[in-house]
Amino acid sequence: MTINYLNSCQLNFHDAISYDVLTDYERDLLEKNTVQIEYKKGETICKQGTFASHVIYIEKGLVKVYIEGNPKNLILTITPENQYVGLQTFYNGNNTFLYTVSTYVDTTVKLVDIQSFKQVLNKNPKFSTKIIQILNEHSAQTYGRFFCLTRKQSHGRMADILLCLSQSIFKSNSFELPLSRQDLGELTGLSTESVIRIMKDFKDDNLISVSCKTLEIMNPEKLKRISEVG
Amino acid sequence: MTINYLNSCQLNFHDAISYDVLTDYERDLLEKNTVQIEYKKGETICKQGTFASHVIYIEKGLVKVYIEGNPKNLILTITPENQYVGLQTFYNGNNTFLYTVSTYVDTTVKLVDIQSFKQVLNKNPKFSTKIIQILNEHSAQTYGRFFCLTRKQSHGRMADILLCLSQSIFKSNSFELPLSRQDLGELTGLSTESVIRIMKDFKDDNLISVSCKTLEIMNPEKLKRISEVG
DNA sequence: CTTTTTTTATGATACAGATCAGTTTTTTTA
DNA sequence: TAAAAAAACTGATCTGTATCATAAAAAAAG
Repeated sequence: MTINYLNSCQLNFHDAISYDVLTDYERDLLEKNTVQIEYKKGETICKQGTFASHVIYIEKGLVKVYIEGNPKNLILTITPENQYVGLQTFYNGNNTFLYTVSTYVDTTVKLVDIQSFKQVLNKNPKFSTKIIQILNEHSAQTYGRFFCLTRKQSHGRMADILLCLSQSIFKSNSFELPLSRQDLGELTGLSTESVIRIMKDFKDDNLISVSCKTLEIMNPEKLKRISEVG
Repeated sequence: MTINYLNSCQLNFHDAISYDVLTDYERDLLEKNTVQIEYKKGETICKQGTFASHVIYIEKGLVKVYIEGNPKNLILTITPENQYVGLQTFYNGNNTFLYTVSTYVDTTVKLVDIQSFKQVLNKNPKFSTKIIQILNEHSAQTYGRFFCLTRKQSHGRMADILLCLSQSIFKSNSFELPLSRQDLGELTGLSTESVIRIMKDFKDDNLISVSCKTLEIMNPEKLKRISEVG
């Protein structure tokens, strides 16, 4: 048996964590230690290297999670609403954020105090099991992206990312793309110019169509094949 | 503040999971549902895509954890003794192994039945918190490697991996290297020939010395600098 | 110990994708 | 609504690394 096809959106993430596994006391504790914050487009929610005092839950909006590098960043994930960010910071040795998170659009987040969160984790195995599940889904996705960026070449990577955005993030063949070409470059590990050229190739082949900020996937099957062969 | 230096061995992994957070009953349950198996050098412990019926604990030896690709694999981690492999397979949607694990040297592993493991996780929050910690350390390491392989060029990647092997795996500046040049290629995302050429460059600059299978890191500081500048 | 296979090594060549330089279009700001 | 700034685009050129071909050395098999 051979398993070759790996992409960046292996799994459908579970929406929202169910607070229903919590006791009334635990739910209360978390809610009391949660604040809701509004961020404008382009703002930074948390900065790589700073101490993590809270877990971030994206209530509404869209963010990118990325490692800052010189001269180029690496986007780890694009995270839409109803998902957690920052669960990897528990117990990572020094309790600092491993990445920076910033917004693509106006975004509402809930910041949950990390001590309270840990307290519940330490008491409620159903809750921690749920968290393990989420962490593992993230791992699976990271492995898929890892493979994509190190083993596929440019057209395969772009096809992979476009399909991932369409299927996992925007859940439609046609969507407004708030990411710049540079962002797509940081997602795919390509230069901005290469992203532009490949998008043009895809347009010329009628695989996608672009007008203003709207991107439409015209031929997902062919894109998938391109993603598969690399 | 800028944080630029990321490498593949960010953290010192906790050795062995402490069964001391378990009750007698739980410890018994796990031990009754554990088998110990010996593998010879080069054997496959688990195969990507197969159903995961157990968690793997490396009792003694050295293994590689890799994603199989056509034509090239991607080694996710090299795992030494006293560490778990396969914790990411819980609840990954279909309970299959995301990667293949095979041995570099004769290796003894303990296979823990996954149902029993889950049962304990679901009951004992101290245990599941510990597992979360391990998973997060793995995440941090994966992010470091991800960054290394997508943002550094060949000499930086090789320097990074050699330091990682020296510091995290063999814990010595001089060690027997059971990995072939091809393995180093799959770890760094380089061709075998490139690995050979870069090793030669490092030898010529007296950064390392190689005789038979013994590798010695002569100048870790300079290697670190090469790893940092990419 | 000899033969075969695998691994390591080296040089020549090719090419994918980066970089650079510049223009056009879009968005933001005043 | 005009000016400035940012983003998108295009072509020319460069370069890091893969690929190919082949040889030497080491390991495995007979």
